[in-house]
Amino acid sequence: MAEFQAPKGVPEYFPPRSSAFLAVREALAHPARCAGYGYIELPVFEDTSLFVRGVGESTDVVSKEMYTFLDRGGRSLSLRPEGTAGVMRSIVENRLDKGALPVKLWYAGPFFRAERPQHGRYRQLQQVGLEAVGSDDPALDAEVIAVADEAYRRLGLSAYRLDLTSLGCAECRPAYREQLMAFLERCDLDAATRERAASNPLRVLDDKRESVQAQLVDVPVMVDALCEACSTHYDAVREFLRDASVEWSEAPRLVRGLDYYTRTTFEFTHEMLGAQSGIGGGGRYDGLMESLGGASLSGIGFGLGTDRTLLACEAEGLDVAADGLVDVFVVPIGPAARRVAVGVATQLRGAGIRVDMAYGDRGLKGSMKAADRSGAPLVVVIGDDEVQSSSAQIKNMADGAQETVTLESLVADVGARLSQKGTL
RNA sequence: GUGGGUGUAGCUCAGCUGGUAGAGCGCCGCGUUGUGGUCGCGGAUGCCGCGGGUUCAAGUCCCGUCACUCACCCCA
Repeated sequence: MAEFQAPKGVPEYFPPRSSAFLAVREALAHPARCAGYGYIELPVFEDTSLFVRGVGESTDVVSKEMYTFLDRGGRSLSLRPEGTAGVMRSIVENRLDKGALPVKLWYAGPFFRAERPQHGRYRQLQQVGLEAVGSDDPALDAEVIAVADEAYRRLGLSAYRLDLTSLGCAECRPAYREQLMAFLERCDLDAATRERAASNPLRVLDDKRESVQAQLVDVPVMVDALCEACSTHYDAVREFLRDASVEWSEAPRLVRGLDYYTRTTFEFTHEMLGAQSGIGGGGRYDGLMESLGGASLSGIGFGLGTDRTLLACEAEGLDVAADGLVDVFVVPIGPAARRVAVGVATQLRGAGIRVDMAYGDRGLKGSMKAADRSGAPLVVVIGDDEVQSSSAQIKNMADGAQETVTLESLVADVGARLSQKGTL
């Protein structure tokens, strides 16, 4: 065992898998940029109270999964467990809400939850997310969902599903909540579940245990208790989703772990990931900004799990990072050639071509082996003969064909061959 | 936080009822003079997770510990 180990539950990505990680993150962010979302870079820690107020004191995320510490001034800070609260804070603090609405922002980076690690559940997790604040147009709900769906589709994923429901609003949810609590009162539940039913009854709905689900067959659901406004809103969202050709399943018992959600709520799950199947989710949060001291603006957003999406791609056998690391591999034979090779590699790199070369004195055979492993489609070979004649050999690794070109035209010749292959 | 499983070469793993370690892949080299991928030959690499105990003897049994892993809980 190595003397030092990464903290428990923290995934690390290094070659070759890190290429796939980057590709996934890029694929998740791309649709957001295509839809007019601007990038926001946020602190990874905030005042603890921001999360307590924003995410909700009764949530597991805040009550037992935060990394909280005191700074030297005695302030309580926490590593961010999710992204929305921080985005809201920044919008209010920087007066973004005074500008054009809706404010549309995307972000990416690490989040932290002190949970027991599991396949796809990490203490440092990567997410790509977005928020759209300042409009309750149901078309915006549909846009956010369609953007997430496009992100997964773009990667080639197919074994996933979208669950959708509406959680109502401050008008209709309290009454439903009463109704639900009354129903749960009559159920036979263990102490822990009973406690949850009292503090956050909705969360009992997605309890996985058979013993609990069996009692919930006739449980009242929120979608049947929506007020006029919420019902109209939800109908419109679904219509727009049809217009956007997004497929979903009605999930009246869908519950999310964060308290701020209202109205439209959704979750993407992948069927090949085991217990940690959620690959992304989000929803509307109409009262959040106001509760954080901002204007009374509604908002909607999502968070997509980068780690889990990568796992999903791997489970489906998708080759996300089809591209190799380099385009050209330079092989010098002998010390004189090495000096030429260093210059050649630098020139090629200056032209934007990705180049690696053979280091150490491993001989031509070994160098060619290294060239092969690098995955470069082209190899530039330089020996004493080439040094004498100021030339180089360009070898095409796919068919073994080799041609002599002058050093002056090398960069252009390599460029031409690469663009012919479509690698540039 | 609760329960189950596993920890042996870089990787995947084999080591039966205790006798001081193996395979495949990978890696390095060779198969003559300047060319990779196939094939053949050769080679290097292990505090058998860590600590303790039983024993003449422990990778193999017992206890502890750490790590990883699966599930619950929760969520991305």
